[in-house]
Amino acid sequence: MRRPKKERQQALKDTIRDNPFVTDEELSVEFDVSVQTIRLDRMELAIPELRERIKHVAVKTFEDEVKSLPIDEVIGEIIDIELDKKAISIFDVKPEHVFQRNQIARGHHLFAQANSLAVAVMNEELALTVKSELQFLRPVTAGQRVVAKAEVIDSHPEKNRAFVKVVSAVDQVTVFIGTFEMYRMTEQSEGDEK
Amino acid sequence: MRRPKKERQQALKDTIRDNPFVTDEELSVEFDVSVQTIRLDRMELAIPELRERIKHVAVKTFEDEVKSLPIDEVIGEIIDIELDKKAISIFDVKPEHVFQRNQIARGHHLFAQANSLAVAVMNEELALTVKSELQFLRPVTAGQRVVAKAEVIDSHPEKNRAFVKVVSAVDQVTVFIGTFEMYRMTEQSEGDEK
DNA sequence: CTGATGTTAGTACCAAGTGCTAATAGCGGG
DNA sequence: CCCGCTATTAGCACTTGGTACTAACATCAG
Repeated sequence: MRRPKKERQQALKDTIRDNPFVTDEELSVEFDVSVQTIRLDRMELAIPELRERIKHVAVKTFEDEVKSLPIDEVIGEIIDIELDKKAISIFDVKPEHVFQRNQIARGHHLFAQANSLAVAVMNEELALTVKSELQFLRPVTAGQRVVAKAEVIDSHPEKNRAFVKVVSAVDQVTVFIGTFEMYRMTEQSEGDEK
Repeated sequence: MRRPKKERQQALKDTIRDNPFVTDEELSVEFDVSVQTIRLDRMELAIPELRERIKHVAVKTFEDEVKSLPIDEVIGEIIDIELDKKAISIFDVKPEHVFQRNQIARGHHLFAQANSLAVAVMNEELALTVKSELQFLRPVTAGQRVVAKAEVIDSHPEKNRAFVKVVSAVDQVTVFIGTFEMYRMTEQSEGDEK
C-alpha cells in the first residue's frame, strides 16, 4: 500500500501526533518504506526524533504539574490574608479555563477561587462549605486577572459557623459575588493546630 | 563535600525526584563521585535511567491529557441526557479532589460537576451561569461516587433564562443541592429542539 | 594481615538516532 | 531511446546516555 510522498507525509504527521512514542523503525514498517525515507520525511516536516518528542511531552507535563500543585490547595494565589478577617487572592484566567467557543471563563473556576479563599481565610485547618449563594455578574475572559476579596462578615464560634463574603473583580469591576456559610470542623478547644 | 553513601543516596533520590531530566554525568559532578558510583547507586535504589524516567513522565502526561480533555468540557461523566429536561452525571472522587487532612472532597469539585451538568443540560452551546444557591449537606470522601441529577425546572426562552436544579447523591443519600439560574447566549430564533 | 565494602576505570555493547555520501529506481519529456 | 529529475534506499562514521561486566584500587575493622 505504497502511497505517494505527500500523502505519506501527511499520514506520518498524524501518526506521530497521535502517538509520539513511535520509532522510525516502526514507522518504516507501517508505511512500507525504508527507515531513511522516514528520516527524510521527518526532516522535511521538521519533526524531531523520538527522544526529543518524548522529552517535550515530559517537560510539558512537568511544568503543568508544578502549576497544578498550588492549585490543589488554593485556586489562585493568595496575596494578603488576615485570619478570621479577610483575604485577597488573584487568579489569572488562562485558555484552559474558558469555553473554547466564546472565551468566557467557566463558572466553576470563579467559584473555586472564591470558595478556596473562603476556606483559607477561616482560622481553621478544617473548614467546610455548608451553603453558598453566587452571582455571576459579568463574564470573565481569558487573559484577565480576577482579584477576589474575602471578608468574614459574621462569626459564631459557639455554633462552629461563620459567614464569608467574597467579591471578585476584574479591573475594579465586580464580576462575581458569593456568600459562603462555613463550618469549622475543630472544636473550639484551642491550640490543637497541627 | 563527599558525604557517606547512605546520605548521598537519599540526596540522589530527592534530586532525581525534583528533576528527572538530570543525567548520570551531571549527577556525578554534583555529588563529586564517579559516573559509575551514580550508576551503582541508581541500581541499588532501583531508579531507572534518564530516558526511562522521561518516558515515564511523558506517558503519564499523555494519559492525563486524554483524561483531562473531557474534564475540560464536563466535570464527571454524563451517563444520560435529555436536552432541556434533565441529565445525569457521575463523578468519582479521587485523592486529588480531597483535603489531605480529612479526605473530604473540596466543595468546588461538587460545584463543578453540578454546574457543568447544568450547562450541558441546556439545549444551548453557550449557556452561562448567572446565579446559584448551593447546599453542601454531607461531606463526600475519596473513593465515593457522586451521582448528580440535573433538572430544568423553569424555562423562560423569551427572557433567555432557565432554572436548573441539581441534586447530587452518594449511595442514594443526598450530599449536595444546587439551583442554577442560567443565561442562554443564543437568540431563540429557531425552535431547534433535538 | 585479611576481608568486606565502597569506589573508580575500562571495555564491549545497545537503541535511536544525526549527518553525510553514494547508488539506484522510476518516470516524464524531448 | 536517452537525459535528467525526484524519490528512495544503502552504508558508514559518529553521538548520547546509557547497560553489563570485569578488574583494579582504597579504606577501614577486626
